[in-house]
Amino acid sequence: MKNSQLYKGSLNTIIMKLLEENGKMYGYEITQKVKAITLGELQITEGALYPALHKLEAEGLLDVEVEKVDNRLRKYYKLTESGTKETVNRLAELEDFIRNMQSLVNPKLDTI
Amino acid sequence: MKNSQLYKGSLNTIIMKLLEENGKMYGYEITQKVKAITLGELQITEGALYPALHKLEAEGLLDVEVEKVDNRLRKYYKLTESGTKETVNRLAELEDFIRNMQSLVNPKLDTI
DNA sequence: TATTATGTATAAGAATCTTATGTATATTTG
DNA sequence: CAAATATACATAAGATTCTTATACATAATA
Repeated sequence: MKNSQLYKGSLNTIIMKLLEENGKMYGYEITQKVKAITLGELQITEGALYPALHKLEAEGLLDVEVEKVDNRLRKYYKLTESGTKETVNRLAELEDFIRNMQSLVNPKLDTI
Repeated sequence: MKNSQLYKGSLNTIIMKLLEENGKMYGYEITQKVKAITLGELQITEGALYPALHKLEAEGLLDVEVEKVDNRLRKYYKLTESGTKETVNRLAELEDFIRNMQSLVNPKLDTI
């Protein structure tokens, strides 16, 4: 599946939630985790992921820590204190978003 | 509330769903309907709405019909046959999207 | 009389993404 | 053993979608 336009804008929230849940992750690991959780439906491209990670780091929401594993580079990201706080807001925004979208496309759900 | 980035990419689906449900609507009416349904949380701006409507029309998904009411112009939009078919796909995509996002942010929901 | 509501429209710039490309090592497959 | 795939990072060009600002016009309200 080509990712639908709907996913646009959701990457930051996805990254932050996964980091909140898993403590620390590196880029490639995030792509694989998302792919697994969504049963292959959402595939995060490197062209979207790495700039997003760099921006979150620049905003002070993520810290990075480089490790070398099997002679290959890994950049582990984790939430900063500020990032952890912001994640709460982002997840609340996501819940509101989902609720609003469901109201829009399924207006009679509350009568069931 | 400023609309969060999460809504980016969802406007076309919202428009098509509302038209499917209401038969025909004009731009301003769409903004008010969305505002009402989401209790003021989602406010569609004209800068986003009108280009979106024009593009959907250009793609053959919407038809337009101009009316003059109270000496003011209204452009009523409705789904074409092609648009009606495409709406089914868009709504399915939205459902997949919401399901995937819920899997990502609430991975243990299925164990409750 | 001025503001708000109704109604449409576009242009400049921001944000987020896709697609393509680049570099490098490890592992698996033919 | 050679080629392909997997692992791991990165950036640049261009597409898409949006925000913000501006523009025009009529009707209703303060």
